Amino acid sequence: MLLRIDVNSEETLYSQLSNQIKYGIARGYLMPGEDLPSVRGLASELGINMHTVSKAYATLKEEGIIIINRSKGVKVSDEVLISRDDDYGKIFDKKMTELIAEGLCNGYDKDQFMNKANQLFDEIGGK
Amino acid sequence: MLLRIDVNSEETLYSQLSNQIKYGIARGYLMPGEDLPSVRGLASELGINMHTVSKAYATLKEEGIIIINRSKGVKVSDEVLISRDDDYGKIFDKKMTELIAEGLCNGYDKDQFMNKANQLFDEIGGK
Amino acid sequence: MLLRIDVNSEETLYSQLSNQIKYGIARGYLMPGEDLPSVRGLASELGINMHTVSKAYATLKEEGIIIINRSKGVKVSDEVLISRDDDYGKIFDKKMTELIAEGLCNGYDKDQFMNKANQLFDEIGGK
Amino acid sequence: MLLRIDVNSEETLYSQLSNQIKYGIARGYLMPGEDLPSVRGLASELGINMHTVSKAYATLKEEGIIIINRSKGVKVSDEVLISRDDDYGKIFDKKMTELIAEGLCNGYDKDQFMNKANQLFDEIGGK
DNA sequence: GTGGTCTAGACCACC
DNA sequence: GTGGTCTAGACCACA
Repeated sequence: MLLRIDVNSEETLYSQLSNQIKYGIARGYLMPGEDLPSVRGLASELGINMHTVSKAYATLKEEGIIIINRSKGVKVSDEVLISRDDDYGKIFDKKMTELIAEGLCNGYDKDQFMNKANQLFDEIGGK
Repeated sequence: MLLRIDVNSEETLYSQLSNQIKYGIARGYLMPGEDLPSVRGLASELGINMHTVSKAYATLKEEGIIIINRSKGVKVSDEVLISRDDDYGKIFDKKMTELIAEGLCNGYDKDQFMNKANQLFDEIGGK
Repeated sequence: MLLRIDVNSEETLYSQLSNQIKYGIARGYLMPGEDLPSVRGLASELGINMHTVSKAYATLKEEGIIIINRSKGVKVSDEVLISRDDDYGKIFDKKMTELIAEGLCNGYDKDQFMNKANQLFDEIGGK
Repeated sequence: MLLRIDVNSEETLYSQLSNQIKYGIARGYLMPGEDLPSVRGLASELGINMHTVSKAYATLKEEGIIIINRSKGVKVSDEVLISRDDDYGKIFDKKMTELIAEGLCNGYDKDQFMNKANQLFDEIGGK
């Protein structure tokens, strides 16, 4: 799977990285249980520091999306796409509420929001 | 409209402020063309620094949601809820894609996403 | 409150730090809402790196024990000693089970365990 | 006695192993003087590296919980559950103090701590 | 002033 | 080989 980093983006590097990995999983490019590149390997491939990759991985680990094993490396969690932390529900609600409110302020009414969601779901996964 | 700031939140103060104003507009608490409090007035009311309010207003102006007029003060844009900057389309797509991807990683499939969106739209628009 | 770091300990520096802060709170040396030293201030005081202190603070923040505010600094959570994350219950059970098992292997039966707990609670807090 | 290793756990493999053996002894599944599997045998049974089992056994020997004899193999110490190294007293105090402090920070007061200890002792000893 | 991010390079523990 | 810890020093955003 191809990962790209834009050093000029306002988004932090580690956030770009974790978002792209989430997207890769959602998209099916990365399967549950699949190995991810090593911290140092990915860092040198992307031309960024090892600690930045490490932080991206650490946040994904906290969210239960990947599994980190000190000596064996990093892999996508086997339960990703299935399990759901109860605490995550609140975070998800807050994020979606913010997106809805911001969308409404920019002229996206309910129908348009739903259509856009439909379209993006179709783009992400034929499955 | 009542604005609340949580100084213990991880979210920056100015971000909390702009998000709440967007929510207020979406919810119908703030109408297009309606006046907003002055920078100084809102700052003292919330007990926060003037620069913080100023920054929140500046980002909302940047997004075309409010109008700042040196002599006449601050008001909600008349075209809010209607007009849409083309540039915003890309940002909105990116944000929604991230939300969908993250949701999928946590077990929210398309149906659950849509149901949740429906529910939150009802909460917002039911006023 | 006095914090001490032993660079020769097997325990990581940031873990020593977070444990001592927890102890300080339990002991009443640090009260809910009280300010903690700045990241850089504490680092120079202890003669360790800023990032090490930062990591200790970050883990305590994750556990809901302290509040970190980018521009205002760090303080003990107002709800510490009261609130309890549901997820923490499992972690606590696991830690206590391990302690009980290890104690039994070294000749601490139930009575001795309870007496020791009693004694240490008395030492920690007259309250 | 059944030992289970979770390669996805954050805990190191050798630590999982030694903790489970301690638990087995506490629980009565392993009796003082009882033979333990050979390093090679246990490693192949669990599908892990020989060095990992060896390290787990070495730490248990260090703690005086098991006896390793080059020619006769490995067995649970005859004095386990009875004898106590004086050095262990300090370690035990430190571990319990940390557990108490962390518990207090999460709202477990003395009564709740004692009740939980009681409950877990009953679960362990009920065999 | 505060904490957060990123870089660079060291050493250690685990397997 | 892997990730984790610690150091040192830079720059940025927030208030």
